[in-house]
Amino acid sequence: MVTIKDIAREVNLSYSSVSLALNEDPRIKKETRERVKLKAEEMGYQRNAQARALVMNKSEMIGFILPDIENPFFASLIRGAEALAFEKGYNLVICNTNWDNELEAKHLNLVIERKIDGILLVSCNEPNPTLEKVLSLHLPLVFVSSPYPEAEANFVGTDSEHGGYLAAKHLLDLGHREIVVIGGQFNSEAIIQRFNGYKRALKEYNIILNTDDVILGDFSVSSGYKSIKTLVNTNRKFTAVLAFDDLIAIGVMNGLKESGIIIPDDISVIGFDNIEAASFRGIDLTTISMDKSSMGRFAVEILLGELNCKQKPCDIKNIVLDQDLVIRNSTGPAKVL
Amino acid sequence: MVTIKDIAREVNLSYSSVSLALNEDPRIKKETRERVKLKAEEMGYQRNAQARALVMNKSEMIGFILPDIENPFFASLIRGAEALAFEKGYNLVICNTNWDNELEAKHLNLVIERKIDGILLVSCNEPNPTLEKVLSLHLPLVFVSSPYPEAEANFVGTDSEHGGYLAAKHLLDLGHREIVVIGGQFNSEAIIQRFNGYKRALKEYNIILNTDDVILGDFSVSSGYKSIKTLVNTNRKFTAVLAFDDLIAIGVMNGLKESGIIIPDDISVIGFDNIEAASFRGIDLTTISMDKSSMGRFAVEILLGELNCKQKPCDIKNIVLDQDLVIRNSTGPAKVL
DNA sequence: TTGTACGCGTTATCAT
DNA sequence: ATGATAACGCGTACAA
Repeated sequence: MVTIKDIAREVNLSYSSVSLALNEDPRIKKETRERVKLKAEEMGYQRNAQARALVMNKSEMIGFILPDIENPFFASLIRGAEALAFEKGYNLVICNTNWDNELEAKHLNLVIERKIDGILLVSCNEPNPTLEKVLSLHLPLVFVSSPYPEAEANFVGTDSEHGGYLAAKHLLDLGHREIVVIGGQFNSEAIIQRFNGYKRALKEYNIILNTDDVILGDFSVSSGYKSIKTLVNTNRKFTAVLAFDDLIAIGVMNGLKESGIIIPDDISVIGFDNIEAASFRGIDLTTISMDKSSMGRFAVEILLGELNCKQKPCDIKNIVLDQDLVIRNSTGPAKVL
Repeated sequence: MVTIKDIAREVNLSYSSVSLALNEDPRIKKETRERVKLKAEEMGYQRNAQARALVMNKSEMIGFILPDIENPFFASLIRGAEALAFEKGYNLVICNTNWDNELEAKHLNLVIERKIDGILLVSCNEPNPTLEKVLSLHLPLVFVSSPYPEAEANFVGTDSEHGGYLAAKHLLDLGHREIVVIGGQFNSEAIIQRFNGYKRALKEYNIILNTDDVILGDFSVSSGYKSIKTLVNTNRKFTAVLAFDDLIAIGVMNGLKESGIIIPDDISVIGFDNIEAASFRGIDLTTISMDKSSMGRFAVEILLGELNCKQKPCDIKNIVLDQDLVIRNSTGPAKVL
């Protein structure tokens, strides 16, 4: 691999001059700069970002730690984040936590060791000493989608409580009173808030969720399918399902359809996230929508802002994106039981 | 940030001894090693992977360059790759090329500058001097999903020609003779081979594809939708659609359903990839299936093998995964026109 | 323009 | 056997 010193030898300059020339420093006269750059090109020189990072103390890499890249919601976040990051000369290091707090901690440690410049984090929000350390050290960090409960920290996402409220309210407005909740686990603050939103809406109609009416699994189609299957096999009667996310909702619909239940005539289903599949004909899932790609972009924007801010500590940024109820064909008036 | 020298000061050792101790070098006696490690822990020392990478000449990072992370096919590849990579202590740097050859080249350059240890690449396979250089320099690289046409290079994927053949043969076996193809662009070798497979099967029935019967767009639902809409508005009669991938197929089905066409009674649709959505009730897409997560894992496995192989050049690895026709409800006997 | 210290850790060589 | 010294990897930045 050709280094800056090899070039220096070729052009009869000190290697520090070569470095300056390559960085377009005006202290090196223009024609020399051109000569150096030409020779560098000719020799196939490529900067060593590693060495550069060491001395500059910044790697121009961003870590994005999130539960599951296969979940389209997160894939969209990444897409938005990656696009802006690349535009700004940054690369994204992707880490799956699989909703596991320990893995989250391990990934945090690893990316810190790698001296990445900052972290985007969709956290499980469980007690996590590594995360505490990161926060206390004020490493550049942005919570994405799910806020950190107490700390003053950068955040971009939605008002999950309000989103949950919107979803439940929609079912209630359609006359549903027998509502069950099919969830993943409560392993993020966003989910907890979403659930609180459900409960607030239900409470307005004096409905208290029975624990039997909340079935938890994980955030996947297969989990939604399994959960609804067990529920259908009990004698619990219900007219609507609140699913924690769209994947679960789709699994629920798969299960209901398999059991010959008509959606929305017999049972209404509402999801959360508005992933692309929700809009497919044949799925037509009513859900809560938000701009996921922008969420990813904003996350990077906040992070870069923090990286470039001069006086520490920087202002804490908090971006709350809009969300809308998107009514499709999976919800309808409540059937009289 | 506490460095190795800070520890050295605390434990009254030279910093090189501390380094040796932390790396469990037997030249440092066991009790000293323990003492050092304890102190390091106590001081909250974290290795600086950056500095380490510089001197070791390996970063323990892998670049994964691919067209579109939002396409579930690629998301699954990443999932598999990331899991194994992390297991082995590596991190994955994700780069979207958006099917753009220039972006591919830029990303290649960038990850090389970053001194990542190796590259996983889903290439557009267009002429690309940067890629040529990477190959001629024998940087560790694995072509994933789409092989490099000529070069001897590592590859993991499927036999795309055969896959295409399977898909087309299925339609032909069902009696379809009026078949149209809805594609993305021919911007990867895998796609070209897939298309060749289509043509081989069709040829066996003496069917030659008219250029009007091949509509190209991109690999998205909306593109499939648009393509089929324009086709439906012509007076071209057909009984089956070969879609380049599942997303396109789903878009096609959306469009057909919107036009009141019954699938598969009026028109059959077959996709490619078997993404999760293909299995959703209400979609039920017949498609060609393969183990995407394993493809990602194998890619990393090959790459790590190359990184650890002693005598260069290493053997070239070539893993071809099975693929199966998964028959669901989007294909049926051909309607008599 | 140039020489040189520096960032941080690894390792070959040298000293005890 | 243990541990210290110093060169090294590559590029940046300040003093000369």
